[in-house]
Amino acid sequence: MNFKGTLPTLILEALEQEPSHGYRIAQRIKERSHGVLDFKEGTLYPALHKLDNEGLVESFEGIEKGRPRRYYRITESGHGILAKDRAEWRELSRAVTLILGEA
Amino acid sequence: MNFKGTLPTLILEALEQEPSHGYRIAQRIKERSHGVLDFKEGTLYPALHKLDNEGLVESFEGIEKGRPRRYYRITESGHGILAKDRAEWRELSRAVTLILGEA
DNA sequence: TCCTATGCATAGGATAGCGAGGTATACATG
DNA sequence: CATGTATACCTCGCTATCCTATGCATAGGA
Repeated sequence: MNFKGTLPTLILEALEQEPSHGYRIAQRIKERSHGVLDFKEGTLYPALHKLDNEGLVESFEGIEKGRPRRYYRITESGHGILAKDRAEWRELSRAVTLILGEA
Repeated sequence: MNFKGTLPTLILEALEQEPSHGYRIAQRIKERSHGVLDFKEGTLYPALHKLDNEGLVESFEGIEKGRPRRYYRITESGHGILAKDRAEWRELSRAVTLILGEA
C-alpha cells in the first residue's frame, strides 16, 4: 500500500538523517511507517536516479561488509525542496482530512 | 494542486452528502478544501464514469434550471468502498505524517 | 452582441508506481 | 557441498491517474 507522489519526499527525508543507499532507504521508509508504506525496488531506484539527475541528491561510492555500495546524500537544493514538499504535504493532507473527516 | 488517488474517494464522499452532478461535485471538492484541491473536468468526468462502471455510483436524469443534468447517487457498494477508502486514507496519512513530522 | 460561467465529454500526453525479470554476493542451513 | 534467503542494484513493459487542450451547448450579465 502506498501513497502516490510522496516517494521523492520520503527519500529526501531519509537522506536528511544520514547518507544511505537504495535498499536501505526503502527499508527505512517501511520501518518508520510500521510497514504501512512499502515502495518496491522497481519504484525506488528510478525515483532515486531521477532525484540524482535533478541534483537534489548526489551519489558516491562506498564499501559496506566488503562489498561496494552506491550511496546517496542530500544536496543543498534537496534540502530546499524537502522543506517545500513538507509544507505541501501538510496543506494537502489537511485539505483531504478536512473533507473525509478526522485523521 | 492535487492528491493522486484521492479523487474517487472524494467523489463518493460528496455523493454521500447528497446526489449531485459532475460539475457540482468538482466545485464542492474545491470549496470544501478551501481551494486547495482543484480537480479538472478532464479528470473528473472519466473518474465519475469509472465509478459508474464499477457500480459504486449510479446515474439518473435530472432537470435543473430548465436544463437536463446527469445526476449521480452513491450505491450500497459505494458506501462500503467509501468506508474502506476513509480507513485507508487515515492509515496512509498517519504513516506519512509520522515520517515527515507533525501535520 | 460578446463574454463568462455552467455543464458534459473525449483525445493526447506525461508521469508514477507496479510486477516481473535479470544479475550478483554473503551467509546460514541442511 | 548444495540450496535457500537476504541483501543489493537495475531495467522493461504495463496500467492508472491526472493534465492540457479542445469541442459542443446554454444561460445570463455587461
